[in-house]
Amino acid sequence: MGMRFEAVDTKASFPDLEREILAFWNERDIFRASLAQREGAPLWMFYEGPPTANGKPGVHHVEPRTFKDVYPRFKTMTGHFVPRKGGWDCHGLPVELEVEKEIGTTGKRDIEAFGIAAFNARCRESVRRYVGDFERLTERIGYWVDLDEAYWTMAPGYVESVWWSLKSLFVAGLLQEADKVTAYCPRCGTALSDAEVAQGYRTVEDPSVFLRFPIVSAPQADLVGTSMVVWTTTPWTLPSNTGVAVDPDADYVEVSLDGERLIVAAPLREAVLGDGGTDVRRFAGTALVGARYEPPYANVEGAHSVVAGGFVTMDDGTGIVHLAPAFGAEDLAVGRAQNWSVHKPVGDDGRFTELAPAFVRGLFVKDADPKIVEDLRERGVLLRSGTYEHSYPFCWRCKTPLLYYARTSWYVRTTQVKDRLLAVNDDVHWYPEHIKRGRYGNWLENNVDWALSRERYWGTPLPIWRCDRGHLRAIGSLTELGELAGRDVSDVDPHRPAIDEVTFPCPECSDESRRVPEVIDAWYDSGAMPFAQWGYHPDLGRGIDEFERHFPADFISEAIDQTRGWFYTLMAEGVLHFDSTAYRNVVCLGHIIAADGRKMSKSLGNIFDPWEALDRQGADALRWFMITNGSPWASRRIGHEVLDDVVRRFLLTVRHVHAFFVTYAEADGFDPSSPAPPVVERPVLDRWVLSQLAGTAREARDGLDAYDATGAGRRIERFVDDLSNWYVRRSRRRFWNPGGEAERDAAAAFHTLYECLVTLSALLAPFTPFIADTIWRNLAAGRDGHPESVHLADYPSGDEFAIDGDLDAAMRAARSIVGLGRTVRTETKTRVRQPLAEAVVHLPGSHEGLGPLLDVVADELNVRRVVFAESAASFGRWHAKPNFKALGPRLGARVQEVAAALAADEGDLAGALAAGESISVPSSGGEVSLGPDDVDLSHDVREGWGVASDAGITLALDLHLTDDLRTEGVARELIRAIQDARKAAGLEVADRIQLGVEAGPSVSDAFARHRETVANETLAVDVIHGEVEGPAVEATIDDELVRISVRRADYASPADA
RNA sequence: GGGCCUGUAGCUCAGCCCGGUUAGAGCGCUUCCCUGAUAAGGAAGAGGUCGAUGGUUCAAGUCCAUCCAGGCCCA
Repeated sequence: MGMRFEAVDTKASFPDLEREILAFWNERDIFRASLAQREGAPLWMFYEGPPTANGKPGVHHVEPRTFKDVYPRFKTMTGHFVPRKGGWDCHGLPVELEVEKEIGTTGKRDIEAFGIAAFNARCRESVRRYVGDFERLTERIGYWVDLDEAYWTMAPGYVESVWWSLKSLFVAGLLQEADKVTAYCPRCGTALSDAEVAQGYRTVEDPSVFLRFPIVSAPQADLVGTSMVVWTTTPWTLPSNTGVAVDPDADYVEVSLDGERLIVAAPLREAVLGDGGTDVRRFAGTALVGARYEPPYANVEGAHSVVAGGFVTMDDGTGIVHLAPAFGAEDLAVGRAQNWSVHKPVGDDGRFTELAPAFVRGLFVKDADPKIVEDLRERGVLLRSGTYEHSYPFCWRCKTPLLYYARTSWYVRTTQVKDRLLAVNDDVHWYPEHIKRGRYGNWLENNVDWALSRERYWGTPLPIWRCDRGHLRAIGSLTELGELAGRDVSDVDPHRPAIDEVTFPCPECSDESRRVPEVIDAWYDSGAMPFAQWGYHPDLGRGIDEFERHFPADFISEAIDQTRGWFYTLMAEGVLHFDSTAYRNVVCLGHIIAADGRKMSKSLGNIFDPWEALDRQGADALRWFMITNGSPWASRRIGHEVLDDVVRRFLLTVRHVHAFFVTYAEADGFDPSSPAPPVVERPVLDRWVLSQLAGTAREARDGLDAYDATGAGRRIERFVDDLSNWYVRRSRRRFWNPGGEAERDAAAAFHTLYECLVTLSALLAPFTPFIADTIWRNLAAGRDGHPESVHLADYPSGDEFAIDGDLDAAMRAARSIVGLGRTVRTETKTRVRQPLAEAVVHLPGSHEGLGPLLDVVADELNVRRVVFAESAASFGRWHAKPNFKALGPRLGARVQEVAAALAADEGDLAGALAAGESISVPSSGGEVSLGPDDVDLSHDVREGWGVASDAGITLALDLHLTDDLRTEGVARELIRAIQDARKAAGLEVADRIQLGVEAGPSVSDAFARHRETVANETLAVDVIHGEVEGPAVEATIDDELVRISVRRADYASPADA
């Protein structure tokens, strides 16, 4: 005998087993081995989207990391070389905020007091620490990615590569400085990119105020004395009001109300003023243009007039739009055109400055709103105030309301390459597909220039040096910088503040050039990973080969929020630098939300800690949940209950099959290298399960090839259920090999189940890599040339065994029949242990394929024989209903007439159909001929029989009990009771026993007549009437008290010798 | 205001692309059965206006239109 199988502990904790497998992977370096053995194979490139190491990883990191593992593992197993370089996003505001929390700073002034060098050192340290947390989680969930060779966006080589790219943008005129109104976070003290703004919209209530702007002069003199009604939700911008805009083509109306003359746009008259007052006259907006009004707060000389604006809408407000050029994009454009100077009474910290009215100075602008409203009320400027609910952007990290500020920032001119972005996106495969033209496509269509600079500290320094005269120079590397500076700076850390200290004489004018103060958007860093992860730098001759070989990626996967983030920056930089997409296939995932259906947040206290799940249910459970539960692109709720369910329903089922096999294989001494009976010669159940296995393998493979891991996983789940709850259940006793005649059958069963388990292990390997390897290592590793880990094996192709469609269909029918039989037994309260004489089956079409399965059906139903109904005689009255799918297309509306005719049938027509004959029924279009396939048949119950039917299949059970049947039923009850006694006595499955039975006449008679069966089933080598020395149990069978005693026999029966 | 996704049993979700008259699964609940894989398995039951309305069709959970609600995103 060869190697033994190790007993499966059905009580072992999955997390413990997973830790054992992890230790094995580590010790044998299986990940590297899996890569090494595919070296030279076709490359299938994966890019790791770097998580930002600004906090402990959460369960929302497990989701993408699961998918980022499944496909590369699968591709590796299908013969591809899949390098997996890890990566960490190190820079950016999130990291700074985390450090700010640690050291208790609340703004830029504090940070500068703390010292930029010390602050950035803290940032670096924080990143290192959290990367450690990520590494532990990554390993624990079995996400195979090369952590040793991971790229870090803060590494000098990475930064230099980014510099190279920025310099090339600058040289091409695609990186420019511009004055624009941008969303600005006053707390963080920096402008935000559109992508960042997009992440922070929240619905809020803001003040809604309607104001009087009295006209003091106008081209049409009779307008003097009227007041324009102006609306705003940002009272704090009113001290900066410099003008108003109207739509010159729209109608405006003068309303006389409570002695006032008010002007609003005609379409908004009712919304603003209700139906009070009277309309005095209407006129076009042009009439207002050029009028001057008395502003709520005086500021800029010569302004405060009405201009025409194409952006004025009649959607909300009054049609007369308040303009504050310091705080709005359109406002700024108008102000420039009008030559108004910008009045900005607000500092970078979001507080009013000396330029503001005295009563709000020093206040945060949003906090000043009530005071301003009150002031306007007192001065009679306020017409009406209330609140207005709308969505307003907040800083995505610190939740401070964003302010729109006119500021100078650096932009990447992505609008210049918008057409290329759209063209390139055309060739990208999105999963799910709707993202491509939907959310992502829309985003590209609405592309605006990328606000790149950040007035912060911890980031890639913007590599642009400027002299006092404003000459600009972009620097592509430390080498280049050193040449200009006239000293070696190759050891200088390319971060603030060290890099800021490197200056050089301006090549144009010799004035001192200093680096501009900004760092860049960290999203640019991660978008640069296709080249920067290799330190790509053509000027320095670095990383060129690595980059070119590995660009673009075949596969990336992240959650849906990355449409505006990494998916975009990756593609934008791909197009900007290489005129190419950076990826070919994207799997886009939904979000994981809390069990209560809400977003996880600390304040709600509904955070789901992945480690808790990893310690309770384990990584396989978590992974299987991520892959098979719900739609990956929809948001999904996670909680311990659903994970427990995964364990119970799926993982434990897999384990039980494994354990069952090992138990019996060990008992029998099964050796998988023993010659396997040819599949065609195996019993029908074996051929069926192998056909299922082949179909599952094929569908799993096709699913994974099509990036449908969910469909693939669910198919495997169905197979596991078939394997466990049909194949093993039906085959159970075949594994108890008594030798002799049964030898060959047992061999077929063992080989079949072995093949199923080994193949299943490989099928599961990408999904649940732990339990897959547990099974593989026990059953396959080291045998028959199999590698030591399933992750070094090939993915099953489905060609190993034949798919037999006819057999599959026949088994489906057989299982329906069994289900019907159970229904009948339940309904007629006939216990399954009671044998019955006959089951009669009727089903549409040919029943040829079912023939070989009748034994299975008979056994499962515990009937002596199963026969096909030759005629309706076996049943009661028949009913026929049209098979609409068949008849509908043929008959159209007349199908309803046929339905009526069949409903009126007394049983003759249906009976004829049940007998396989054709009939004809009248209809408005003439006689319609119907064959058995054109109808679904059902029937009435017949006296003494139990009948059930479903989907055209009908089953009748003969419930008449003969003495013979009854006795056998009693014997079965006795067997059952003895098995209970064995269990109660704590005996092993294979233990032989001495058996004592004391019973009344009925049971004794049954025992006598079925003595051999009872002894065989219960492994009794010695049977006596009376009692043996050992544990005894009592049972009631057939209304008689039975006393059963068992005792382990210390010798085997002669048959085993 | 616009885009996309989602809406099916108490809960979690299939089914919808490709229409067929009895809408499924798991969990939970009730009753029962079975049991040497047993932290399983099976049957029955309660529980569904398949978000709403209208349309197409002999036939709509499924196709079309409009609307409603939730989510994400954009403005």
